[in-house]
Amino acid sequence: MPLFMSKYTNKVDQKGRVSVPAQFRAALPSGFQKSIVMYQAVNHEAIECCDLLHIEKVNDSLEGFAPYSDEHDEFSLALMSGLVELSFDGNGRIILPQELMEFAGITESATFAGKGKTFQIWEPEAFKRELDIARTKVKEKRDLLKFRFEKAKGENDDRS
Amino acid sequence: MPLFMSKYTNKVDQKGRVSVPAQFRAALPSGFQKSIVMYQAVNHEAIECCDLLHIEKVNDSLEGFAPYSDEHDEFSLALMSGLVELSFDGNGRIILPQELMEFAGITESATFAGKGKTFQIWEPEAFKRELDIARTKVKEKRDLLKFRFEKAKGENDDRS
DNA sequence: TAAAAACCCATGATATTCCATTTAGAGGAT
DNA sequence: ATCCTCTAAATGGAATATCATGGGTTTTTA
Repeated sequence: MPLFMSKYTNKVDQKGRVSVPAQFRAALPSGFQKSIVMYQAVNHEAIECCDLLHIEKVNDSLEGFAPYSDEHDEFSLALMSGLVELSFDGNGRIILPQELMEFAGITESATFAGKGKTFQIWEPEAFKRELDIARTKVKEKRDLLKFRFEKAKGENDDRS
Repeated sequence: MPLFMSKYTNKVDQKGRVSVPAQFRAALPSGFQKSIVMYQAVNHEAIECCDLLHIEKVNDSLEGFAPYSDEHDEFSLALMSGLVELSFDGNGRIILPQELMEFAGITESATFAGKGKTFQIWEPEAFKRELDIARTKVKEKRDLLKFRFEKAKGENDDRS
């Protein structure tokens, strides 16, 4: 299972083009390497990105609601209508939509930050600030992760 | 399960290349011997290293949080964006990222120190100092260690 | 028919690969 | 034990490939 990790800061040119880090493109599932999907992050002023396969899985999970229920309606509309699919040019670049650039405050450069199954695009200075905050919170809540990690380890024992 | 143990000091050349000790490469889990993952150690000015399988387990444990929760957001960003995956060249070397070299104060040589399931990379002199401190602390706390060891033995005996 | 998007190629910087040499360690023979 | 040999590991440098970036040209489409 390939994961998005590390962070990279690339330039945004006058046409709004940015290179998506080659490592991130390589981490896209096979058959889904032509494009990525992005939307406004829920908790921050950043762009959240993932692959199309991931979106299909999210959509599948909506099937848990009854087809014409209010929940199905609300979730599917809220989640799916905000998505933008962007395909790469021959050099692995995308053109950031104006609306999302403004939402994230991105102007001439952008930081790509790996989050595992997804990644985010940030205005570089805003990302530094957020990373500090996130690290502090993680130190405070470290025990919470330890518990989950031990649990996950047990569940995965049959893998090796 | 193979463990990382012992310590080795290797040279860092002008390109930032270092040989990862052959014993450490051999200790990587099968199917995960192409690369290692590293990040800033939490408690010291050193580089912490592990294999990709270990990271996948950590990421799996993050999936236990609700996808759009604050916890999932903070943990995945703080943990995953700080990782760097480095693959070996044909001779078992990696290129240390500038940022991590500076963080650990590494210039022309690096000490690889086994820690069991992970290992660390240190500036050699800094490692000697830390090792002295760690040994002193172990002397002070050796009763504690013995207690835990006896306890662990007892628990294992019950199972088998 | 402009503006935007897709496509194409050039370039410098960086990373990867390859090959040659040196060093170190294990084992064997004297 | 001392020396020798063989093999594997570590090191150094150069050739090669990849990536990010900039610019231009063609094709959509509104």
